[in-house]
Amino acid sequence: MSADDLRSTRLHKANQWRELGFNPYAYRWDVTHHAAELQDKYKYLENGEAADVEVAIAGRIMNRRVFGKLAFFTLQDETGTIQLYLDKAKISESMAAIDPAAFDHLKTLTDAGDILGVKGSIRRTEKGELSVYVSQYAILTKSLQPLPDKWHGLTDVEKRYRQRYVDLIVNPEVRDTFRKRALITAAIRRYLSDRNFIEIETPVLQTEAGGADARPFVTYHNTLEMDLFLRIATELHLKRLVVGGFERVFELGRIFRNEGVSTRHNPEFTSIEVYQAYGDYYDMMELTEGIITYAAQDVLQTLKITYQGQEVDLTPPWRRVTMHDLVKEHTGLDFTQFKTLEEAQAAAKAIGVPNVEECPSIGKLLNETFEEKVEATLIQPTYVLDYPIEVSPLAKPHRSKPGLVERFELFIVGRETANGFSELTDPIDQRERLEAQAARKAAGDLEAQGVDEDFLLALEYGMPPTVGLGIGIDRLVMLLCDCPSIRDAIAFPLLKPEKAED
RNA sequence: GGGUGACUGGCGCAACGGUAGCGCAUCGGACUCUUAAUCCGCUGGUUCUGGGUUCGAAUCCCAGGUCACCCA
Repeated sequence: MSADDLRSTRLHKANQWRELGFNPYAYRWDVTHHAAELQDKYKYLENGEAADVEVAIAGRIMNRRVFGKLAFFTLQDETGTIQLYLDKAKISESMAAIDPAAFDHLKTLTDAGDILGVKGSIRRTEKGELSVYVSQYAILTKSLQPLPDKWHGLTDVEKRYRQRYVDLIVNPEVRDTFRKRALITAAIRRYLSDRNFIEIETPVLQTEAGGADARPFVTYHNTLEMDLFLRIATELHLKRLVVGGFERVFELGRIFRNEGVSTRHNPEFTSIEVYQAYGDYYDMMELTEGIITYAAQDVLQTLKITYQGQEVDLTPPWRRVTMHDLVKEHTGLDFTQFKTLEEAQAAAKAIGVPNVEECPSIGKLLNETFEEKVEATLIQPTYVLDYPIEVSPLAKPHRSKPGLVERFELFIVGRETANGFSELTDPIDQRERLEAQAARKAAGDLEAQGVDEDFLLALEYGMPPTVGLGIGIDRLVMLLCDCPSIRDAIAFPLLKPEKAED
């Protein structure tokens, strides 16, 4: 049967329900229990034993095993599955006044995929399957589309992303990932809230995208007749709030960056940025460990996790090591010893660092060498400290190491998972750094941003010593849920339309 | 942006230049303890799109599309 035939067959069944006086798109059903709850509550029942209770559940028919006067359906709700024991004699008796042919209609007018409400008692079958012994049922929603193969399911990756709802119906582990994702963000908010941080929402639509090196999306406001940019970070507005007197603020929300798509990048993603006045980056490393271990413990009940076959132990304290020391450890090069850029370039080139000529400073080159030679080796949680000032335009100069800033990045399974620094509070220094960025933008760097004058004005009013943190929520979810691709951690990842528009 | 690979009934897969098949689902029939129920029978295809080579193309060639993986 073709797809159209399958659909029209089901549509015809929906109309037959109507003719019988039952709305195949019902309004409500009183649900007293869920599948997992029943499975747990009645696990003591022996084979063939019954519990004289009345339960009402609802869910999607996943599988039908129909005999002449007996049928077994597998019903799935949000929590799991439970079998329905459908006995013609019992249903006919209980539903005589509603529909004398109720059992036959169940056999002929329902399909896998339909949503059913049932009432009945509980019994474990002779063969050991806990079941709802159904006395009454109602069709709640007639499905017009066939479910994928009950055994092989839906495996086509493209179809799984394009039709996530089908993926969710037939692949329970996908539901589990998004449930965990929700628990992770809830745990993070709870942890911060318990420490007197408040969440304040800042604008997505901005006249000047700032706070990161990234190409923004451009959109247009009709009545204001102006271009607007989708935010590439929440940083500059959250700092304005700190200037305004909020000492502990954060925002967990969507960020948009107009860049490529990969297993680790989606053009829209979720970040959390946290700002704490009167603290420095040491305080924030403590908080970061707290946030992540709290979320992991809360959601997974353990700090020892496995990511794509690699054992990772999140038990604090996490290793803290400077970028200089790590590069020295992995390459033998001590970047503090280089007197000139040329000397450093030659050394880096000798160990195979690419694009050495394009690095305009020793700091950039150090960062490049780190990314090339060290990053991927940092499997266990590691704080990398003290970044070159050239790659950190919003961070405070290091209190004792010239040319560096007080910044940390957290690496787990070789990936940047968090980024924090003592915030630059000197408005004059900040202006110089932003103007350097603006010069890069003027020179054609699409990822560089202009000067946000209002932000600088805010800094001139005075921002207390502050430390900030950013965590990529999608990547954290990937780590904790063992997702190989960021698309597995995002319910609806960006995909091009299947057919080109023209 | 570059490379590699995939794309065939609703779903999962075969056919490797010679009549497009199989399993599940669907549809018809039998069946009161099934667990991918079983048994019997029947449907269902513009092989991603467009060109080309050939007597003949799902298969070979070219261009395009989408997706995946790797690299930048």
